Amino acid sequence: MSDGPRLPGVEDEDEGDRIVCHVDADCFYASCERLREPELRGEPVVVGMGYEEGETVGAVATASYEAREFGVESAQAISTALERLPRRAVYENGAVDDPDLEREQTGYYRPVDMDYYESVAADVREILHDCADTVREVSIDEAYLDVTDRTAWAVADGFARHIKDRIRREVGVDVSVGVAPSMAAAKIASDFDKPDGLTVVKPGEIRDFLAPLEVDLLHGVGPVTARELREMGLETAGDVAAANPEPLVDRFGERGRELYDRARGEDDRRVEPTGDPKSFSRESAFAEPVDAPASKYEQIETLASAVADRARREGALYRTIGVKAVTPPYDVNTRERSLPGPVDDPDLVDRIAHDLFAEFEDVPVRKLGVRVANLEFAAEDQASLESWEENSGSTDVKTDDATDEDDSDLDSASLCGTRTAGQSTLADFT
DNA sequence: TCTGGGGTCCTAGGACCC
DNA sequence: TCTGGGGTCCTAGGACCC
Repeated sequence: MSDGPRLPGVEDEDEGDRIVCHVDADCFYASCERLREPELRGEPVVVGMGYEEGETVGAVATASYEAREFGVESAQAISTALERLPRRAVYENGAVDDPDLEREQTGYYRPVDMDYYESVAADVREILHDCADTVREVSIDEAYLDVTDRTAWAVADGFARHIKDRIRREVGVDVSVGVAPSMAAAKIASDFDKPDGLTVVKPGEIRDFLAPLEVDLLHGVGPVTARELREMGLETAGDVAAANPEPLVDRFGERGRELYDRARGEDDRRVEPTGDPKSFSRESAFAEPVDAPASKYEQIETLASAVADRARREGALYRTIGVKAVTPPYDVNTRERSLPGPVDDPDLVDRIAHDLFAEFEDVPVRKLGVRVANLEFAAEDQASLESWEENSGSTDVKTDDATDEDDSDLDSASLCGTRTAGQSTLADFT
């Protein structure tokens, strides 16, 4: 919350209003597709995940605003989307059943291509880092910027305009920007007049800005919480702000307190740079529930090896391995096991995933997942530790934190050699 | 909403330790 | 042997976000 003790005389340095920008790309995947296929501009575009050219499986990852007009929504089944918005290609081949179908009632469907979107996002990121001292990337298409030292409230809208213009000019995608004294308010502001939006909420304007908004527009309020809030008679952020916080805290715990604060425009979180990831996972759904153990184990193996690969590529050690099994109708089951020390060991991921999955061997499963967590990014420490050890002969590392203390020998083993960390200490573990 | 994939954070109970 | 209180870690599930 607070930034700890401050030196006398510099209180003002950290106090007062921050100027926070939230930058959010508009239907980012669709914009990327238009970037490399300009004839898609102005046309309905649907990007599907788990979708392949000509197929009807998968779900909508992003729908352009033109496609949304036809009732195509994010997370919708592609089959549903196709009913509302048939493929343009089908129309042009003359392969339509409906003789009344107009060209304007059809759209373009493309499969997700993350590598390409990543490359576009990297270009956007570069501009963002150029425009702010601190950038927190929250997803491929969204970031918070602390621009307190780069602009002032009187000219904040011009500054935000400059960011938008640069991204459009240099990358070619549209973003919406919200500027406010807090992360929470900036986030809502960027959403306020999408697409291509620009909303500035100055200090002192937050309460009035938030008051009329429906509760589910608050970040962290989903369908479940929104329904419960309505049951408590709280429809808008203003209702929450004016409510007695006690029942909120009783009902929602810490989240209730946070909700109350946010609705009142109180949010003293600082924009912090994006940290290391906490977990990696891979999952995949079957077209229909599967009984055969062999097919399920085959899938587990594939996912386990993909996750282990990913961790290795990212230079991460993991201490926890888990599986997920979704059984009909839609019950999510998770099992996980923690190891005595961090490892990089694909065989172990496979073995433990196999083990944990055993109890679902004989039940139908519609979706499977494998996950590693409790990550440690030790690569740099290892290198420096090895060279440092050669010189000093000590195994004490100043980067060790408190949680490492009770298995220091395990820890130094893993720090000294990534590939062998698991074997010696975990050989008899499974 | 008949349901895709990759994440984060919180809660609650139990084990275990001092 | 009974009783206490505090702390941390682990696991499973849930809500939420993009």
